[in-house]
Formats: sequence, C-alpha cells, structure tokens
Amino acid sequence: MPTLTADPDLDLAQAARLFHALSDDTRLAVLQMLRGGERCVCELQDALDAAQSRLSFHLKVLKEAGLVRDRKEGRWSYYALVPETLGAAHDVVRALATEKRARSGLKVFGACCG
Amino acid sequence: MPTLTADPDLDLAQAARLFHALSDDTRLAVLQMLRGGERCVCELQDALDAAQSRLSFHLKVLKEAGLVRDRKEGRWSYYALVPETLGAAHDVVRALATEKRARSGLKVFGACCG
DNA sequence: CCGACGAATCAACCAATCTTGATAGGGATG
DNA sequence: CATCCCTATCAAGATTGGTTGATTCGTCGG
Repeated sequence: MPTLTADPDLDLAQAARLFHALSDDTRLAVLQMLRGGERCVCELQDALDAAQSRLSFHLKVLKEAGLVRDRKEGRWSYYALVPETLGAAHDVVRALATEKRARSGLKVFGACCG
Repeated sequence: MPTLTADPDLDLAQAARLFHALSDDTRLAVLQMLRGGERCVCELQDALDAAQSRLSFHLKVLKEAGLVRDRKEGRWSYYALVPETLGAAHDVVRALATEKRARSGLKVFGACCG
C-alpha cells in the first residue's frame, strides 16, 4: 500500500509517516537485524534486549508502515524486511536531494523580501 | 556534524534523529520548497501558510538536524538545503535496503525458535 | 530617536508516542 | 484436557512533540 508517487509533488504525508517509522532507535535496530534475513521475534528480543511488549509495539509500527511483513509458523512469528518500502523511502530522499528546476526568471516573491 | 558512519554498524541514534526531522508534513514541505533554491522565511510562510512561530519552530528542527542552513541578510533570514545531510539520509536508507552477509551457516539462534 | 517590520524565543497547553506491567489467545506438549 | 510457551493487545502513566499567542531582539526607514 505505501506507493509513493514519483518526483513531482510526491506524497509528503505518506513520506512523513514512513520517516516516522524510521525515526526510532529500536525500530532501526530491528531493521538493521532484518538485513541479515528473516528473524523470529524471540531472536530480536534477545539481540536487542527489549521487553516483549515493547518490541511487539515497535514491530507493529514497522508493519503498519509497510517496512516489514510477518509470517506465523507454529507459535512463532517471523519478521522480514519489505525492500519495496525501503525503496520508496529511498526515492523520496533522493527526490528531496535533487534540485528542482530553478526558480523562474520572473520573481515569484510574495509581498516581502525585496 | 551529522556525519553518519558507513555501512557496517551505522550510527542508528543519529539516523533516528535525522528521520525524526523528516517525519513531519510541514518540514517536508519546507524541504520540498527549498529544492528550488534558497528561500526567505517570509516566502515559506506565504507558500505554506504557516503561522510565523510555527514555521520558525520547524526551521529550527531542520537546522538542528543539519538538513538546512540559514543566512541572515538585513532583517531577512534565508534558508537553504544542506545536500550532504540528505545524502547521509540517503545512504542510511540504502544501507538498510541492502542485504547483509547472510546469516552464517551455523545457527546463531538464541534459546528459542527451534 | 521612534515606530514598523522580520524573525527567534518563550511559556502554556494539547496531542501523539513510548514504556511498562497485566491480561488474553493460539499453538504445542504431555 | 491442563499447562506452558510465544506473541499480541490493552490500560495507565510518563515523555516527547507540536501549536498558539505573547514577548523580545535586531534592522531598517523616517
């Protein structure tokens, strides 16, 4: 679902949600771990030593942002990266870093800033 | 100051701060505007129609994150992007999107997850 | 020197987000 | 079925973040 539109007038609201999901130490640590492949919740718990419900909360945030997906197997849950969404974030950042057509010759200024 | 270390064990705390600065509509709109080049505060105010102190607050957040720099000229302040910082954000996202060396042959599992 | 203007800062308030501990559900195991 | 394990969810409190309006500060014009 998190499909960001291309360069011109990208969906800023959507991008903001995405960056919010990325704006937390614990969540970034989770993503970092998942770079190595799918992980079970308990592995993450061990590695990050985060309280169970805390980790669960952050996983939910990541999932709702579309950054990870989960899969249940028996009594375990496994989480993995969703590369497309990271790709989308990547695109937004790149777009922002890219200069837009310079301001047109005639001044677009408002009433101020002689 | 916002120098993120390269791929292995990137500075997650720093990255989190960066993404936090990016996680707000108004701030993204500001950055978006600045893609067109340096802008005076009053221009931003007009374009985004944000209350003066509100905008000032967000500009401060962006500045503290190193995403923009400011320059005073007479009674006006001009803000512009700091491309390096966006570059850093870009790198972090790319790193996260990049698979790390697969997990070693022997299982690194903790006490759980048969 | 005085008043107007552009911008930053402050204090107060409200809203969103995180953390914690408790509880509940679903699957395995005996 | 009784129980244990793994995970999700919930409610409560603490923390952080954003908005608003007022005040302050520096600069310019008269």
